[in-house]
Amino acid sequence: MSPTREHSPHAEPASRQVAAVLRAAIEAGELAPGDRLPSERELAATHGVARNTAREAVRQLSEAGLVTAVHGRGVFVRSERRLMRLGQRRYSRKLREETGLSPFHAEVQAQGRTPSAYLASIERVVPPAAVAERLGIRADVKSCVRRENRYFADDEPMQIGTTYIPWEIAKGTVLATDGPLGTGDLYARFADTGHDITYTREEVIARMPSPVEAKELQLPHGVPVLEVLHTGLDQDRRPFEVTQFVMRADWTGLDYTMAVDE
Amino acid sequence: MSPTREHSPHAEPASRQVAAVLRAAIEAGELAPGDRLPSERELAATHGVARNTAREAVRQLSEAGLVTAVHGRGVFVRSERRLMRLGQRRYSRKLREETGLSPFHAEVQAQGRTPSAYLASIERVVPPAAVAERLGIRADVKSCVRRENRYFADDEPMQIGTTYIPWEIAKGTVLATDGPLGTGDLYARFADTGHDITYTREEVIARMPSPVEAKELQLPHGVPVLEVLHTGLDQDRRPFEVTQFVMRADWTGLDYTMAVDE
DNA sequence: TAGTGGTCTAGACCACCAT
DNA sequence: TGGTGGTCTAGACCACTAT
Repeated sequence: MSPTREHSPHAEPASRQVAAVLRAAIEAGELAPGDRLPSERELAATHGVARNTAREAVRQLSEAGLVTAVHGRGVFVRSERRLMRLGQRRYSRKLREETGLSPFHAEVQAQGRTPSAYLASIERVVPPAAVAERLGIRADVKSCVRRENRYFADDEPMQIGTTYIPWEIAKGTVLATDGPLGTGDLYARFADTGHDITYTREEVIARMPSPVEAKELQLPHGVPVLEVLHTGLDQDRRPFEVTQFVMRADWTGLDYTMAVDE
Repeated sequence: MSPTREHSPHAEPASRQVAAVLRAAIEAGELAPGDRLPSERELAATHGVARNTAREAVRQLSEAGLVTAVHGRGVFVRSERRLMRLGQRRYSRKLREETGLSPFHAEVQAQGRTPSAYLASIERVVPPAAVAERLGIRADVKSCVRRENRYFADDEPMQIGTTYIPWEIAKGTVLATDGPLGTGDLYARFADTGHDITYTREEVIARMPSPVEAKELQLPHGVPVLEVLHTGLDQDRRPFEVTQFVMRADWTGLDYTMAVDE
């Protein structure tokens, strides 16, 4: 027997017991992705608890990423994640030249979804310390251009990408303007300036989103973000751009294959 | 003026307002890492709300990873993350030979902390489908050995690593036993069997932990995990082991530098 | 023992959605 | 209009920690 619902010392809290029942139903497939859970009031009645207790159970599932509540409609089992797998191939020159697509567009199309992206802002700015350090530029003057991009798949926001380019590289080129980039993508334009992306350093962390990020990425509760600080290095191992990606982690994975250092 | 606490349509919920005040104090440094927040009952009194409402505010901060509640003691501003940065260097043969340390130990020592690890279980098992696929072995028989390891820094759990090794490689070697591994680490022993780790594929996702993982890693609320599915490839690009790492994301980062595919 | 967070109750009103 | 989740109240008791 599992711990009973009766009063007894050290019993599992009622909210956890209700959550466990729902979790089991979801994992057994009795509640399939997209299905609606019983309403909080129903759960309260059937399990003999107060509505707040049933609500707490739902909250636990929501935090764990299993369900999503929709105001006025109900609580639904979350759909399977459809993972976009982003790897170092996304910087491939061959891929760029063959498809004429940016790496993000190529990746999303390969998943059978419709990609879109737009430049949200472009500005000459003082770089954050971490960026200045990686680019080897000054952190006390407007030494770089910041390009902020939003990326979507089927009109659902997937990533925010903030690229920092040293002013010395960007000045006088399309990189410093909000004009169209032409055939290929940003990396084709970097190649024009003599910086051919040859190596890439990716520093990855995971964390919960800030309120602003949760809003911009339309994140349900319980979805973390992957933050990738990407540094592009050219044929001479010189860094020429840093991009901070913030990606919703339920739809995004990273896939790297690399040689082990000697 | 920000939305008032008075009754008015579309006002910010009281719990959010309280949370915002606390968040601001934390971000301004008035509440430093390690500091205790006012108790829920105090917050309720000073903000003129019910205790449950103050509690909801604290919960929002906890979910966002800013604070940690300790039963019976109080709610504390979370410490700065002390990031361990794990990269492909951790598989370096040179590092292995020079230090005689496993990659995890070397990484933790470099952070000035005391590493430890133990083998929690070892068993001959039917591999999960994803593992069998990557190893090119059968998923319907006990075709591999599973070694489950726990990793600690200063006695705090950091990672769970589950390694799957094809039986054909492990049989008759120390890899299939719970005996000591000898000088170096697992990868030194793989080298003995003719598999020298030369490439590594790492598939990375982030998600909230399962209840079991939250318990084993002693995770506070609001901390996601990084899940890395690592495949070791030898000098002939043959896969010889797959390890699933589950790492607490507030103390772990990944750092990869690699050549861009052609 | 006093104070803390953890859980729970039995209500209430509001905002949102479908019909 | 009725049902849903979102928020809130004013209590209550329990479990844990420090003194």
